[in-house]
Amino acid sequence: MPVPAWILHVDLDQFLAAVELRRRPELRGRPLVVGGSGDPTQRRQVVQCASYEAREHGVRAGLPLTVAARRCPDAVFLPADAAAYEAASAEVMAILRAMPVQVESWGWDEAFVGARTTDPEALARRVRRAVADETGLSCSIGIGDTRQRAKLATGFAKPAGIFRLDEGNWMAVMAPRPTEALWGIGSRTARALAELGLRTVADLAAADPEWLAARFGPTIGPRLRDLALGGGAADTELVTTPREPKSRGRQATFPSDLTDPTEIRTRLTALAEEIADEVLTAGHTVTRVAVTVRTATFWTRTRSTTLPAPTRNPTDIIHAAGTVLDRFTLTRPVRLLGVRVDLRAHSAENSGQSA
DNA sequence: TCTGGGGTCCTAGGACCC
DNA sequence: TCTGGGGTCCTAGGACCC
Repeated sequence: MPVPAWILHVDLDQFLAAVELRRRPELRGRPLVVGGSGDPTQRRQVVQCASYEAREHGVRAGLPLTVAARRCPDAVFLPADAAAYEAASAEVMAILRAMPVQVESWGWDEAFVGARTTDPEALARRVRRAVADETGLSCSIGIGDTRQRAKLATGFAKPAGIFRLDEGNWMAVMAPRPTEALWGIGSRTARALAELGLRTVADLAAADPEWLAARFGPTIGPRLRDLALGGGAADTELVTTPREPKSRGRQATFPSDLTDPTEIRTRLTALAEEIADEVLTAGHTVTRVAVTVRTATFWTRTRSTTLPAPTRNPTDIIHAAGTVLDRFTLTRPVRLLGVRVDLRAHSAENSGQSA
């Protein structure tokens, strides 16, 4: 009998706050809020991560910093330090990759780990111990026979625990829960499903895939049901090679709205210059340029253009961004501007890699 | 108490060509 | 004069996630 394949979802607990506490141990036990510039008097900045102590005061990710300061006046506010989190993330990923497992990194603070073992809990304990011993960081681990199950298991493992969701207990645990509990179903889709009478995971799992396809499209419809069943057959494959970026962007919400057309253009050009510099330095070729505008009323639109030819010339990118901006009729104050570029795929590199 | 930034994937409609 | 299909590219927008 073959050794069964398992997927572990490794999720670092309060990652940003934990990294800050690691280098500032004197702050341990105090409510800690990480986000934006770290200045809670600044408008239009939000919490990126709150420690457990801060969460007890109702502070959570996405909350405006000004509100967080009101709810938790004793909190320590720190600016987000992307370079530090990236480095800490790389430490953790290196520890995982040194183990006899497959690793698919999923952002800074998450990874899927694949392995054949008869005792996935023992493997999870080893992973937790290795990460804690070598980095001082705590993680929660979900175990599953699909990515969907492993990912959702983590929710039951938190904080700092281990939980398993597999074919045996998936329905018992998930059936009565709302469809929004699934990874990949947000509030909009949950509402659309509810309007069709599908409220729980059990409802969705029992739905006819063709009926779903007719309402949600040929790809998304059947996939929704797969999610409710705990993930389809393709949901067991891990991607261990680094993903090629498909696009990169820069956006900025201004502390106060822009009304002067010259300043709007200047700011847009600056964003285009930054992103052009970043992607060209990284060796990418740009095929398409998109501009996003959000006005004071939160009206948000993106317009884009395919370049006449793929380019590595920053002037082409900056000029294209300006041309796309010209297609907007800007009559209201501008709250946010963004520039995003699509990158040409490096097709030759992937040949012969299928397994 | 107004609501960040960085991404991916999918759908739909129109243009255009055969 | 009125009518087919199929296929591809481009653009806009929706939805979701970390």
